[in-house]
Amino acid sequence: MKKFITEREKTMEWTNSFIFTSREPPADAETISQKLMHQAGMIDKLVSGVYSYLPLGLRVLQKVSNIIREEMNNAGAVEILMPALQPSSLWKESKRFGKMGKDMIVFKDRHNREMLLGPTHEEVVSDIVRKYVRSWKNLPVMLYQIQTKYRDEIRPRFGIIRSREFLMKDCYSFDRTEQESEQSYLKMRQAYLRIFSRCSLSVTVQAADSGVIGGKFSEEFVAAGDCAELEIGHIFKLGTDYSEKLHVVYMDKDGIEKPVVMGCYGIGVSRIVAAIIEGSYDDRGIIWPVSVAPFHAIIVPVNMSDSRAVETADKIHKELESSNIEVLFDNREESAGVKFADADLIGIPYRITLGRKLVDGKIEIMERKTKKIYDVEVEKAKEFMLSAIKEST
RNA sequence: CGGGGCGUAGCGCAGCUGGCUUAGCGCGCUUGGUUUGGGACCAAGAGGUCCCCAGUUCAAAUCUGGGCGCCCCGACCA
Repeated sequence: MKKFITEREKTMEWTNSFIFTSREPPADAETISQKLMHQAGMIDKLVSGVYSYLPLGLRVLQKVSNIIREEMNNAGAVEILMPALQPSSLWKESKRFGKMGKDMIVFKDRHNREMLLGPTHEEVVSDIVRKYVRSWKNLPVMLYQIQTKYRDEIRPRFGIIRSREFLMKDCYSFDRTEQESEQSYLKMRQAYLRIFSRCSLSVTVQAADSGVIGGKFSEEFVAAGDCAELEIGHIFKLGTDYSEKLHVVYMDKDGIEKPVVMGCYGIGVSRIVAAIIEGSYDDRGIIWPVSVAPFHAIIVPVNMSDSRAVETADKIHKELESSNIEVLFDNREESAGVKFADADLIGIPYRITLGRKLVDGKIEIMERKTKKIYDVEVEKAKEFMLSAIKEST
């Protein structure tokens, strides 16, 4: 599997990567992230509030997911994957059925059993934990997943920012005492701040209304940016509300059965992607931070009929990839202007141009963010890129 | 759910004020040629149930009714 992926990386050429940019944004796009994601060929709208991720968009989504995964694992959480399909009976047990109103997609299966597409997973994760956790020795535990959620929003809007189907990381903590739960909460809070910082997002944390999720206390993480009210993360202290209703209990040292103290912690993964764009773009397009960019560098031979330039580009391409630098080779037979404009639009942090300076054995490396141009000797391309990437992460 | 707007080629749009019959424009796409450092040029081409259904009429993209879809504003929400 790994080998397969590696082989594919080595042939990352524009013409076989299913990348389609467009000159104009779709007429129905309003917010900047929505426009740019469409123009850059990252996403494709199927119906209102439902999107496909195309290769460029998926790569970013995976980068963000991996950052989240690393930080969750570091905080001691364990990854699982729960089903989107859930029986309504569980929600009746927790007394939440109906509370979400029409936001929840409910339907009958062929046996006339009432099912739903999960808007969140407190019920399911509680059901798992109550089946396996028996003793105080099994606690504390934190379980998380990165999974698709369904909420039939009254009005989906801002593209990926409020959609009806979206990718979310949800984590749930199970502790013996309030104090222990407080520790889990703070650990998650720290992990969240690290995640957003690694995504180059500046966020503010504010006390919030717990809404339908309930619980005693919650805070939300709001991204700074042009698009007002972006809530990209929300953490809750749930207390024993769910565990009492769903009978999630453990046998304590003193031989008394006690309800587990819960917490839940959500991040809108797809929403983070949009939030990053909202906070980082210019009139040419997206400006990805290196940590989540779909590629670190894009190689642009100005003239594809210049065989020497193409050969050199190919050489640099392979050399960089052998050092785990992710490179997209723009091998299209397009004019320089088109390639430059597209490179700027899709926001790759570094553009390596092979053109007129090649006669002096030099290539040009442009930093997307600052537009600074460096003339670099062909042999030093790898060295330059390695240090550039290191500096910016 | 209330208010507003929109639906014509892959994308962006014009045409709709009562009809002009071969439905256009820009971009993109195909082929050939000339170009090659910031969205190149010339030539030839392909591509359309004008959202759907019904009605009015000699005649409907255009008028009428109904439906579907999409976007924006508001209340609501991770």
